[in-house]
Amino acid sequence: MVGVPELPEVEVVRRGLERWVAGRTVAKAEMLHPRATRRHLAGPDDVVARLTGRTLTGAERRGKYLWLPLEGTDEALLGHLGMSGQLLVLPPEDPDGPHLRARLAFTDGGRELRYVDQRTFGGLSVEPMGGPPGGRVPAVIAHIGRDPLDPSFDLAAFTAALRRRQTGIKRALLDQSLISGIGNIYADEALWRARLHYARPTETLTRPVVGTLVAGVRDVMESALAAGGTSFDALYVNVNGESGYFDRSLDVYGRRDEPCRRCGTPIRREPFMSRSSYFCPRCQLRPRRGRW
DNA sequence: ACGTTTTCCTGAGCGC
DNA sequence: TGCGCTCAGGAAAACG
Repeated sequence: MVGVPELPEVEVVRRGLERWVAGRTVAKAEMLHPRATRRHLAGPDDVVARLTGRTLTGAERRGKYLWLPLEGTDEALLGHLGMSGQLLVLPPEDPDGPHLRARLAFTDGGRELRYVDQRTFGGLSVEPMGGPPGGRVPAVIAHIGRDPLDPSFDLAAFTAALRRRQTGIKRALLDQSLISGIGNIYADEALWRARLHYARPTETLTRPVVGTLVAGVRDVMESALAAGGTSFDALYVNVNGESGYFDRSLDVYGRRDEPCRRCGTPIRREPFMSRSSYFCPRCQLRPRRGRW
């Protein structure tokens, strides 16, 4: 299975971009696949025009979105890795691999930034900045909620919004406007930790339970970051979303029929939202009408 | 208006 | 060997 870039991997990519790309000036930009710039409505040529000659001032992230502000403008190069995207920092003489979707060369003649994406669910665009002071993000992602690693994540506000929803907890965890950066894997892991069934109605969740749930997400993400992030150094020049350094130690995801690490009951897999949900049928009791 | 379903994409794995 | 089918899922458009 291809390693889907999860939030910890995206954070490592952000750090790599900050280290290897920030402060450099674009000499030449190439957008090589129309799907990779489909979110930029003015088209790939406009992306090239807005990038050429611009200096990238930093690397920021919200959830799984990354952006590089463009000096002297109120715009940023926005990227999302989707399912299979990679940002690679490579010497110009390195051969183009398959699935190369975009390339930025810099005026210093050093390593290029390449966007590689087999399935092209991800992509790049140049976007105007927006949002409130202290929460400036590209305007098109203003609806994306803070992620669990964001110091400004507001647990009380998240809890209130969650309890107003009329849906199941896993749907809510995957809704990027409520809380961002949680994909199918970490949703299942966090629910297992909190002993919650994926279909548990959000309105039945108490504040302490939501607190435990969010703490669980944060723990899983931080331990992944601690394991993968430490391997990132000067030798690890590939700013790479599918990093093999992330040996995620998963408790439920992908463990169908294997024993629950708490109670030994075989883990169950069920279809959910055209995906899979993995859970322990004993630790994570299915909600019932009238009394969950 | 809001919750749910569909859609985009390609390679791996599998049965025949 | 090779064909056709299923599966993997982030996020938003489309739908009801």
